[in-house]
Amino acid sequence: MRFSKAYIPTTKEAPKDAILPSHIYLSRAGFVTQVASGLYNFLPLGKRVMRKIETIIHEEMAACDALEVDLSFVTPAELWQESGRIEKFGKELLRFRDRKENLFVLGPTHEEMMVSIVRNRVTSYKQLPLNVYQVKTKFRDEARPRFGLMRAREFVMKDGYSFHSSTEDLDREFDAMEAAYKRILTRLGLQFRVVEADSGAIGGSGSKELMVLANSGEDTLAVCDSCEYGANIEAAQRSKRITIPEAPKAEFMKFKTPDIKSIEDLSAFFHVDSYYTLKAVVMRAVFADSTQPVCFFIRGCDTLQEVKACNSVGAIDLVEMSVSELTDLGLVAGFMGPLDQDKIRIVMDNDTRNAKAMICGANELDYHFVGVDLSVMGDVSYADLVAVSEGDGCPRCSGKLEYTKGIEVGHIFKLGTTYSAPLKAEYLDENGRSTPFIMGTYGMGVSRLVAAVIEQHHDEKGCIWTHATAPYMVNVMVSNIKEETHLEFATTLYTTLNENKIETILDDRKDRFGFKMSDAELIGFPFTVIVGKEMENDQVQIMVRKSGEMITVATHDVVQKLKELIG
RNA sequence: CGGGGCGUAGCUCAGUAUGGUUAGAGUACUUGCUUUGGGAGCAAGGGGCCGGAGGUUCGAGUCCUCUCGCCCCGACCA
Repeated sequence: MRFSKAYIPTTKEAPKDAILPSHIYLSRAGFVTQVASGLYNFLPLGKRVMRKIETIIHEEMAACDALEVDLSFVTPAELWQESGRIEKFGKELLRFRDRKENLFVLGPTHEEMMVSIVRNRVTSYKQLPLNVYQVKTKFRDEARPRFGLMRAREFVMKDGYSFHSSTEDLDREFDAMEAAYKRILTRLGLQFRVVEADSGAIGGSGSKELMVLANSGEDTLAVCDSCEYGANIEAAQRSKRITIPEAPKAEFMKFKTPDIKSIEDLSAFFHVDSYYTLKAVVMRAVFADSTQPVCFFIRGCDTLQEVKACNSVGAIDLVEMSVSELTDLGLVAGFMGPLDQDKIRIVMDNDTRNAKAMICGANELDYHFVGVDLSVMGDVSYADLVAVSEGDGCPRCSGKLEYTKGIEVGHIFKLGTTYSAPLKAEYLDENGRSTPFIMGTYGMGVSRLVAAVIEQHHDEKGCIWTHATAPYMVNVMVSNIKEETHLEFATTLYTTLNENKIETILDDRKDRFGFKMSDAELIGFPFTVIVGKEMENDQVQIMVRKSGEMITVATHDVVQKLKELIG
């Protein structure tokens, strides 16, 4: 491609609402344009990058014998009613009626459709396993689209679904998909981490997220500094504490603690480490058709992890409650404790089980209990409720956990029979029994990956594409096209490189050197060959985008040198 | 869905408190000349329903009401 014939509208200024590097540079360099909130057009360069990512995905899926399909984007709402997800998805699901007044939805993910295409067609265990996938536009009417391609409403996702006759076979496929996803991200040139994730409302026995590491990531990850362990903060575990502060000595008694409501005040008042205090967090748990206030108790030094708390009571959601609501329930904010407590459902953190020498609220204004032995708690429910902190011990080794930010680009799930059972997608097993498929699902955000590459690979001048994602590997730039010998050499070089299967673009625009250099840097081609002044010495320069290095090379060596650099 | 902000040239934004020539700048675009290794210079041009509708007024980009859109914080997010 020649620049003079291409459509690459670069700009000096970013759209006013672009915050993230990927949004700024993908817009400025002419890869995408915004159409409306959360909707983007892919221009020629953006489309090329996306196709490269898709191609790698297809290759790796083929290596796993996964089968590509293409399901209709508009899907009948009945399937969603059958699975019960039409309510669960809520307003994110864009729905509309056709001319005959039939209800349809735009697919936000395709479990239902995919189940429906194998249902009643795959009828025997002999036809299993099966792994089918597609790369497809999805639509989710996000409450708040943001960050450019990172959280768009319309986006491209690879979604795959596998069907098995045993959990062992699902486990095998799950591991194979994890390995394939790792290969894809490695080939794309991304630094990433596979982390344990919250299985949440969807259930199943396991779920892992593939996270591209970048400061702008929306997810907080806890990763071990010495082993492979990593987990989303929503699911992260920690080892038992090794160093435990010295326990205060006190007999059990009620103590007057005037206006001491916070953990900090309480800890200071008694000169006791907050480890020995009990923090109460009251939230209203929201269920499908009811709500219930719940009090979560954790150690004062810990922080409640809301997703874990939500899962512990099987709720859809937790919402905060006001002090007046607590008062109406007969609770004393600031002085709540688990002892003699029958006004509210309680859940206690695992780490408080049988805890001794604790200080907790006495459920009476201005009074706390000290010297509490929590082993007196009867059949109260315990769960992991706590967010791991930086410095906590790794649950797998002796290392320490630290926080990092990640962009979720893949999520793989062991679904089991979550969809096949309600949708009655069944096969006959060896004993002739009708059994629902055991399923896995494997998603990867393709358009989000375009942004993720830039989040991880950019500088103040613009994009720095990795070799696998670059729209063109080499940019041959003629610094002054009026120099006929320069233009002639550059054109020949451009042709030769393309003949050598090196994707090359020729910058033959009638613009000045500085302008074209800035464009090359903004767009982020891995290599730019500058055909200009050095031609006097039969030389050209190769600018390496990533390092900024300028390599001077003889004109007859340039093809060979580029091949070496590309590797 | 709660709270806040913004809609004026392709893009980034002045102008709106206090209504009053023909609505501006930078950038981008067109033409010509010069320039040609870091987003060039000079000259001449084209480009606007001031988001939309209604109202107040002799007169509205500016004031009032209603709408639509976009963004930010939060809630939400396979």
